[in-house]
Amino acid sequence: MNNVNIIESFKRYLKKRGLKWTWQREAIVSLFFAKDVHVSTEELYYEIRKESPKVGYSTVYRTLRLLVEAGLALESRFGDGVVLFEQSHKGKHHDHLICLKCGKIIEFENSKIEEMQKEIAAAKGFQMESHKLEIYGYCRECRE
Amino acid sequence: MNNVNIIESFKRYLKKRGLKWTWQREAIVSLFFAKDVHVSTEELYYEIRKESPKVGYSTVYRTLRLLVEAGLALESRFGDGVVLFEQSHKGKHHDHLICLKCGKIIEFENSKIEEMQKEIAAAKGFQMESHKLEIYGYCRECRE
DNA sequence: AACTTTACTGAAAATGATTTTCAATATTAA
DNA sequence: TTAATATTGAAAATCATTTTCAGTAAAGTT
Repeated sequence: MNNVNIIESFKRYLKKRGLKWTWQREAIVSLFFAKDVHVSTEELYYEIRKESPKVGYSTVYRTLRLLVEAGLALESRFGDGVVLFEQSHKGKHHDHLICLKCGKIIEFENSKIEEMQKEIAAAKGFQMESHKLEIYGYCRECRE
Repeated sequence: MNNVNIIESFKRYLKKRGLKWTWQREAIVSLFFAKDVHVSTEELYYEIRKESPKVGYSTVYRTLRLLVEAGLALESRFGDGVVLFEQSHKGKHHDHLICLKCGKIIEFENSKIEEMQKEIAAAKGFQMESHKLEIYGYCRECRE
């Protein structure tokens, strides 16, 4: 799904809920999907202000919330409490590898680990619904 | 390590750093180690006030922070941003199974998963230092 | 195109969790 | 007992996020 389609999909979501399409939402959503990294609300806000200085902080918060509700973005809370948003690549769950020095975040998916988690849950009488795995370490560049 | 020893160990830590032992710290630390569950600062504060109504909120925060610095407590941030403290059982890392309905938290450890995490990290050029795994689901009681 | 309804916006205020400040007090070592 | 200094509680400050509100803008309807 390319960015244009994602934006169309968001427009459809808004219409379905009786919500409106505004230039502020357009600016925020376009920028969010143009960047393919994890961003904080603050970062996104400052970047948008460079092009559109009249967009308010609350509008950025509100729009990111809408994107999450629409299923187009994911909100991740990292170990130290930092909240970052990322594009949701439909369906595929993934986990994160995080560099303790440079902060780089790499995504990965591993079905074997997921299987094992299900087993662990079952062994404790749990029915697993979801999970969250973060691996912290040092990336190649930062180790050298 | 029983509670008395943990408290002695905390006293030694304070002395080493030139810090002081007060009845407030005694009350907070004793209660914290008497309970063998994950607690929030707020919960601990209200429980302490039952016995010692003069202890302030900031003192509870400060003391929990000291316990973490001393390596006697762990601060865990759960998916929804809730921060809970737990006793650190020296050395053994463990992960959490969390019930989405009743909030029950069960600890587990699994060395095979840890191994796989190391492999995943290595495959991406990372040297793993630590990790955090949370499995969300429904416990036996809540499923019935 | 004008009208109507209702959602949206930004700024400021409010919130909730946590931290800091500060003057008074308590602990510790000498 | 004294002197030095860490600790305390209450209130204020901070930080991220949410809500309020009055004015504005979007979208459907005439």
